[in-house]
Amino acid sequence: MSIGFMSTETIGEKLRHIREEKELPLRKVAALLDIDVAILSKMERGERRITKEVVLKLANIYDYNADDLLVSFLSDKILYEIQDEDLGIEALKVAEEKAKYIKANRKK
Amino acid sequence: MSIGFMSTETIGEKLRHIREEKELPLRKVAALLDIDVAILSKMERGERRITKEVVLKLANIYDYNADDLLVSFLSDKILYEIQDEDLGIEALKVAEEKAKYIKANRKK
DNA sequence: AATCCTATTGACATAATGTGTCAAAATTAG
DNA sequence: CTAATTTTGACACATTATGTCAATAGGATT
Repeated sequence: MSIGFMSTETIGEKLRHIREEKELPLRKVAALLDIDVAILSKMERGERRITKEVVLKLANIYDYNADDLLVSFLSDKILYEIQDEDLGIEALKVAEEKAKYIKANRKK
Repeated sequence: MSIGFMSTETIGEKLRHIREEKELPLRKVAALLDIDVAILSKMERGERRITKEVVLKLANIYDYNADDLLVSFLSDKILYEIQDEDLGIEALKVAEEKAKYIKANRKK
């Protein structure tokens, strides 16, 4: 078992926490990303979609594990698709089986 | 283990197979759904998005297990989000953990 | 081939959604 | 209070989704 808590925070919340940890203002990070401060603010609060590119750039800016952020980013997108669905967990299991099957047979 | 094959068919392919099994023409099913034949054709071939509502209506029309179709529908949407992603399966596992956590704590 | 039924394709207009930009308002820090 | 930071909302624009329709293609039958 991991020593950390189960993370239920969204990718946006996670990015905000990391940024606050580094004590970087939105203003500076937005400038580094070359996007408007308003957009970054909304991304952190889940009001605007975050792109994979932004996630990777932020991993660099924050010197944070990119894979960790990407998994958080992707799982967010996945959860969005099954929100409020009773069959969500069942669908996730099926999706995982399919994904494994596809991965195993993708190699030529 | 199940006696069936691992199903890698999409919800569209599945719906088409069911329809062919019932020997119903697109024309008739589209009429029952009150949508254009062209759209249903495209839905079965993955060229147009299928909605949850259509899936449920088709479960009725075909007298087919609705949950089974819904799981297929949802897992398709999930897989679409992680297509080509190396971290896809990892993200699915994290999403499942989160979904379970949310479900367990959702009850008031 | 000609006819009929079915299915596919593409073009089009329109609707819905996403995106960047900006400025004003609100919040927080010094 | 003042200044910096963040949030909010409005707007124009781009991108994407959707429904409608007609032309095309495919298959079977005669």
